[in-house]
Amino acid sequence: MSTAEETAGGEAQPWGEVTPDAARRLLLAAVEAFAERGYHATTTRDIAGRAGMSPAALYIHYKTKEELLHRISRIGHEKAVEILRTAARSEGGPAERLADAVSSFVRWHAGGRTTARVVQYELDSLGPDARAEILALRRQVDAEVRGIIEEGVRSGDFDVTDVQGTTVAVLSLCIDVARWFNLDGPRTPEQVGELYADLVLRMVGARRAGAAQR
Amino acid sequence: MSTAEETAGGEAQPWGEVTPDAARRLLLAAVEAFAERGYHATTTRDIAGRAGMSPAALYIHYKTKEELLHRISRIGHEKAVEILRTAARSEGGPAERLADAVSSFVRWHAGGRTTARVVQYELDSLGPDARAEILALRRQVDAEVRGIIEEGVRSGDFDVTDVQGTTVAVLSLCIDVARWFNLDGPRTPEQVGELYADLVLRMVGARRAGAAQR
DNA sequence: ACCGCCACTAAGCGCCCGCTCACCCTTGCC
DNA sequence: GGCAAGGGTGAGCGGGCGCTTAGTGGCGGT
Repeated sequence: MSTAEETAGGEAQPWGEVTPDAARRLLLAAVEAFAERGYHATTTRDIAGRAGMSPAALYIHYKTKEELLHRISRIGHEKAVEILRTAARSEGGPAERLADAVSSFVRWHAGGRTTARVVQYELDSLGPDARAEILALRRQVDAEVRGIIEEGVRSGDFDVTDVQGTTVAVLSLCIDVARWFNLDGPRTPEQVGELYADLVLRMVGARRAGAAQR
Repeated sequence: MSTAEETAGGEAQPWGEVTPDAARRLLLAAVEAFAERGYHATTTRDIAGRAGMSPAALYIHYKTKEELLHRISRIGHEKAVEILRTAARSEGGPAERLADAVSSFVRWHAGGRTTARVVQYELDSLGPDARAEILALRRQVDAEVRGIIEEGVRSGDFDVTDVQGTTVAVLSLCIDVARWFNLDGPRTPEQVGELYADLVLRMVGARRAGAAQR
């Protein structure tokens, strides 16, 4: 009876907050269509059709096609910030928290690949104002990961010379999962999350905790 | 007088092989436009305009807009395979060759970001036949990197449990450079190449050569 | 001088896009 | 039952899209 959290496909559903039911169905249809064909190649008729409505129905709930992308992008980025913030603020040393951040962030990109693709790769399709808003959220994402790495360096747990460069690389690695991951492939999102957490700990030269090398 | 190799911007120009001069100018204009706005958001009028021609001129040299993307994608992927093959077949141990492969691959993605963006991110805009052809080239790219890592594991230079997973991660890291790298940013392509080579050597647990960990 | 050749253009065809508008059902309140 | 509200539809608008076609201008060969 409470808000559903998962579909059978394993895709997370943070769309409970989208309030009129028809608006949510349209948004979900837009996510699917944008992920499959890209924003510019998707027609409003396609979105409405997937939601089982006429083309005009879209404009009752959204002013333009771009507003759909904007809403999707903002909700997705807020979720991303939340995931990383939770990991960053959890208990344990820098290594545990970095591993936690990477594995949960990767699980989100792999399991919710449809959503993550739109969120991470359609940013340039937004207008200047909307893009500026989203970029502010991205800076928060960067800051969370950089914070963990900085702390690990200070405490001596990590051995990193270029903190900002390593932060970019870690985030890049996680984000790009949305591009190549395939739900029908040989790995589960959990497995990729574990593998990537291990790889990232190696990248920062973590001295203990979960490194499990050799 | 010989074929130019670089522009002022530092963008490599492997387009010397595109033979009629007008066809090359159109292809270059298409690369720019596709990279800036994406394939579907780019109009044939825009491409022709950038090349200083009328919209119809495009169809003298290319059958369709998609043929432009196909040609760009194939030439770019062939260049990518060549870069990795050269590094993989060079002298030195697995660590040197892997570092060489990563740094040159990253340099290509960063310096030729315009081209690399189109090559790496517009694959889905191709039709089934063209996409299949490009995917074959991608498998060669994967095989080159996997080969180096396998050899390093066999020789004991690397400590990697999941060779295929690590290969995917290494390539993913390099490819995603084309998404975030900015020529006006604080790093040169060479610096990113060096940083990434170091990070990748850490990922594979390289025991010597270039690791330079404190 | 003449012509054939062909890269290139001006104009435009047919199509489908994002989006709008006039209208139609239900639903809930009195 | 009357009626306002609002989610939904069918038809269609203006426009820009990919691409075509008839014609043009300049150049090389004889």
